[in-house]
Amino acid sequence: MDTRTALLDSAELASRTRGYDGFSYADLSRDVGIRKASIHHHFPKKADLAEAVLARYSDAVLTRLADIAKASSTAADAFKAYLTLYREALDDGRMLCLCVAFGAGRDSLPTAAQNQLTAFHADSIAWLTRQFECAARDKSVSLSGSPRDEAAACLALMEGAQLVARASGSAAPFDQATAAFGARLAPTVQ
Amino acid sequence: MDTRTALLDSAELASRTRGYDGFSYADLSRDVGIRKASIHHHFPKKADLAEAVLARYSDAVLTRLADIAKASSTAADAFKAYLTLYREALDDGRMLCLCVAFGAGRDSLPTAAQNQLTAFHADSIAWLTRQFECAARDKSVSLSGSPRDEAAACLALMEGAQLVARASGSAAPFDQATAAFGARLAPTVQ
DNA sequence: GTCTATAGTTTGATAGAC
DNA sequence: GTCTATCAAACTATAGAC
Repeated sequence: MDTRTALLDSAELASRTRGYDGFSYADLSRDVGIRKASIHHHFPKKADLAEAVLARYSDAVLTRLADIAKASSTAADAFKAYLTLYREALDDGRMLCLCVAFGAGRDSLPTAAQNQLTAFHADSIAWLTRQFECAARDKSVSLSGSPRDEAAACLALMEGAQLVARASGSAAPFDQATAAFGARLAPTVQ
Repeated sequence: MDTRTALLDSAELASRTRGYDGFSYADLSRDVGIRKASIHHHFPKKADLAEAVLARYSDAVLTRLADIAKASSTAADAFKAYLTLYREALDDGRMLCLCVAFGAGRDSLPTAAQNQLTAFHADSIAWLTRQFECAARDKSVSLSGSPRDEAAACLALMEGAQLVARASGSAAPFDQATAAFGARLAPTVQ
């Protein structure tokens, strides 16, 4: 694997368990197997690394969401895939998704990363809003508020469910927290 | 104000904006107005400080929850007070509650603090479960799942709503995310 | 209880050889 | 692109005077 990618992987994993301030170039060095100084060739400052990790994450997730929207015949199907995305990122309570991890220590992030994080959240909510608008049309999910409010609630539920699960060190609380939402997505029994 | 309390206040505020790894004894020193070395008289190790901050927070919140339960005539009233608690801790998108902030960087917390955090979440879910059980009896809120699942969902929603709000730097997304839950608490129009 | 002084380590970062 | 060597600054923590 190319070194730059290995460094991004290591930094992302570390961020998702210990936060941005919780890992150092020394950690990456041990993990990837090159010297600290060599890391600066790929990412001159730690702020560059934060930007790159977040950019890669944001692109990957947003691309995935676009694919999900395209592949889903109903809004309910899209939400099911969305739920799975967050459920799997949790890794049985060992990890958080990057947006939760970076969101918590927000004020210690470099400014560029703070803006990327804000943009990612806005894009996520926009995608969810479109799905809830679609749900209002295809009736695959019943709305209990405006598509915009539902979108904010859905994102909050996913991020919060990860935190609650992690506090217990297992995936069970994530499943409990999202059970009601999951039930809304099940095909209605006539 | 006594120095120990001032230190705890400073450490809690710093944790809620930058995380446990995001502040140092030098920050507290500037903030409180005593020298770094003097802080060690009150909290010999930073781990002691983490424990103390989390213990004070946990006691305060749990006491408040007990008071809320006692003062509320219906489950809906208790949930309204609970919602306000999280909404106010947000400080218009500038801060998170301590359990969210510490939950994110969990793996870099001292072991004792990790256990305190797990216990606090368990206590919170237990309290919420009791309220939803109460709601099933007094019919002030309609249940869409077991009290236990509802409790996990409610806690996740509060914590997630704080994260989503903070990413945008305003309280608005918190209100959007919790609007549907708030609507469930409103007295039913006959 | 607070101070000065300082130890020992780790941090992010740079210069220059290969 | 990776290395050795090194830096200045920041970190947690301790000793001992007042």
